[in-house]
Amino acid sequence: MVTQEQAVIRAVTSIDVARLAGVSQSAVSRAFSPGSSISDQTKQKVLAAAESLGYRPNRIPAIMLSGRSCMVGVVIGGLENPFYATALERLATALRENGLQVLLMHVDDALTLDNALDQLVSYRIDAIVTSLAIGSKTVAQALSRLRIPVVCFNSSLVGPWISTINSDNHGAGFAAAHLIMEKGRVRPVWLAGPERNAASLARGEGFLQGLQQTGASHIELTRLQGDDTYDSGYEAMLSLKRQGIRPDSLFASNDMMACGAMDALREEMDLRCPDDVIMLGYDNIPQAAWRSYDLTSFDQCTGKMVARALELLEKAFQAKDSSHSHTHIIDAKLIERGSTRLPL
Amino acid sequence: MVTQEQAVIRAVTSIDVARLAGVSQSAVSRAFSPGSSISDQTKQKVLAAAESLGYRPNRIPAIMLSGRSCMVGVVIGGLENPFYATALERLATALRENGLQVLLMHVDDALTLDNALDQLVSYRIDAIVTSLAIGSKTVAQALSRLRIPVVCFNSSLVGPWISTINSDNHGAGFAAAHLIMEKGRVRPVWLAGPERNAASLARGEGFLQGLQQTGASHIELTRLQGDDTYDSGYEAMLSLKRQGIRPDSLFASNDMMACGAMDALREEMDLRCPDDVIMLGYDNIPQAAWRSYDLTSFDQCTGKMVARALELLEKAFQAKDSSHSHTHIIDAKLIERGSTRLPL
DNA sequence: TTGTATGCGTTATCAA
DNA sequence: TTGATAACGCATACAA
Repeated sequence: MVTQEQAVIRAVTSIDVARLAGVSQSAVSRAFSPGSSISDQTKQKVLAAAESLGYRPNRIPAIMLSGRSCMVGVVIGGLENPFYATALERLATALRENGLQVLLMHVDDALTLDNALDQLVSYRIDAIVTSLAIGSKTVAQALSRLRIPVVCFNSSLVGPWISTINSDNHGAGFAAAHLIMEKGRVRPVWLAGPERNAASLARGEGFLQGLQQTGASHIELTRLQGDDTYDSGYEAMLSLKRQGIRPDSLFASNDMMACGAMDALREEMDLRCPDDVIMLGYDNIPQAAWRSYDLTSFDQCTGKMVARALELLEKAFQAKDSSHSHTHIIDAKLIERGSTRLPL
Repeated sequence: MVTQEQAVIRAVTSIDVARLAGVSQSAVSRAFSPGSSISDQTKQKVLAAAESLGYRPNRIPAIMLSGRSCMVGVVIGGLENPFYATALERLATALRENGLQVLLMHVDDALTLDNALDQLVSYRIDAIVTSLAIGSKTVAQALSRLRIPVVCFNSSLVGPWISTINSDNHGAGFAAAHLIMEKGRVRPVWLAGPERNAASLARGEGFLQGLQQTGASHIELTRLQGDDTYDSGYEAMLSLKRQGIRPDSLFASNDMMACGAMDALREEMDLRCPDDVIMLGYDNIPQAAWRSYDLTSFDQCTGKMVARALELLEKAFQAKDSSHSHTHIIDAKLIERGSTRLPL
């Protein structure tokens, strides 16, 4: 039988280390604070004692003293969308590189948001970063009330303390329309995301304006409503089939819906991409590059967006009053793949 | 111009609320602690004062007093794999339902792990949950040293304080072999994940044993090495092609590789699934259900795994000494789809 | 460079 | 039910 070590009653504190090392408690603190004035000899004594006791500095008291937790609340929904998952990965990495921890809050719907925010705030997070695309005034007010910096991605939220970093949704929609017109297509479909999603709205408006600007009068735009899921993209094409509409081009508000739509066109309507229908999506998720889809898509350049978010955070942390609001637009990059490449 | 409110110098504390409400600071604490003895009248006074000042309780001091932060460190890698993304979503939801916060730590490789762990521990997290599949002794020792409960998914880590919850990788591999044999296939391929991935190893062993037990002597097993990515699955099939091998069945250690392999078979080798090659994957990621793949897969039942993890955590929190180690196996559920459905 | 003393914002204990 | 007080573990100002 393995001898079980003594159960830990109390965590090892700096006082324990100080006692063992024969120094004061402040010396221990100094030994673990880079740049503080301490002799090498004392430092080594302390570190040795700490090592032997298994001491690990406790950041909690420092939070009380400094008023800064170095934790950022990340509020996210829809991790089943690979776009959000990879964006979270980038964000988490960037935050950590800047010495910030991620207190993650996954919310299914906006209803639970208030409660979630209260929980986050009780941990004295320094800021909130969120990708929730809910464009409601209630949410904006709830966020503003917290009086901590908030950085939103692809939202239309406005208010004190709230900054926004958006992909150039409108411009990308416009570009999609131009690309479709260039290829001579005349029966385009716009497959929208959730109704209250600000990004989807902007993409749709840009697309419409692009068609109007370029298109002759013979353009027949069909608008369909999805909810950003694969299934909704598939279902949208089925509704086209029922209506007897045969599209020749499609722009979807995100890649998941585009993949669903492409599969439905193949399986249910015997239409091929790009021969019969050219297609564009948004987000450039990994699956867009998979050979079965080979989908042209707009890349949001999450790397840039995340970098910008960190600049905003740093600025907010330095300012006394960071209630000032900013909005930034990041260009989306068109990634052309086979779904818009016409055969010679 | 909008009048800017006064910059917040100091957060509102319970003392501020107490002063405004004309009560003691303990009364404020009690007003926000459900179940404590306080008159309705006092409580209302306090809540009103708190509301008007925008006071929000601060959990940080409570962490110092109780020694429990109610934060769980979640260490994860590979969010670009939809399986991990959706698993994280489930885990985060379950933790929150149990009053636990998620302190997220994304690690790219095991090298940065030590550093990452130190950071987590300095926030006095109550436990660690990780899906890292690195089976190294060094990692296990680093985790054990922390002296806090650790719950691993699909790992082979052992040691004090470490509990493990594994999918029945071996059993599933065995079942995959039986399914392939039943369909009369004789040239199976095993497409492994990263070499040091414990789950992949177990799946491969189970598969091999299944083949040996069932198969006649005419079975020719081909083993290929991947790294759990789509591209590695694609590349693996190209290597088969170069060797002039035409498989009739394939079991991949995860769905991403299976998707890559299926695309390569179609695009590069003119082999169709399931007609020429029947295929099975693992994880049952959403994409496995997409029509282009329609991939038979083993579902890890992450819901059950997460529920089990929370049981372990609760148990650990109640026990004085939770250094005892457990291992749990959760059955994987075979989800049969078109990739193993032979035409009549 | 080192040690002493104070304070951070709560909760728990105790007395009233 | 209420209020005063101690305690949590560390960082910092100050004194030595």
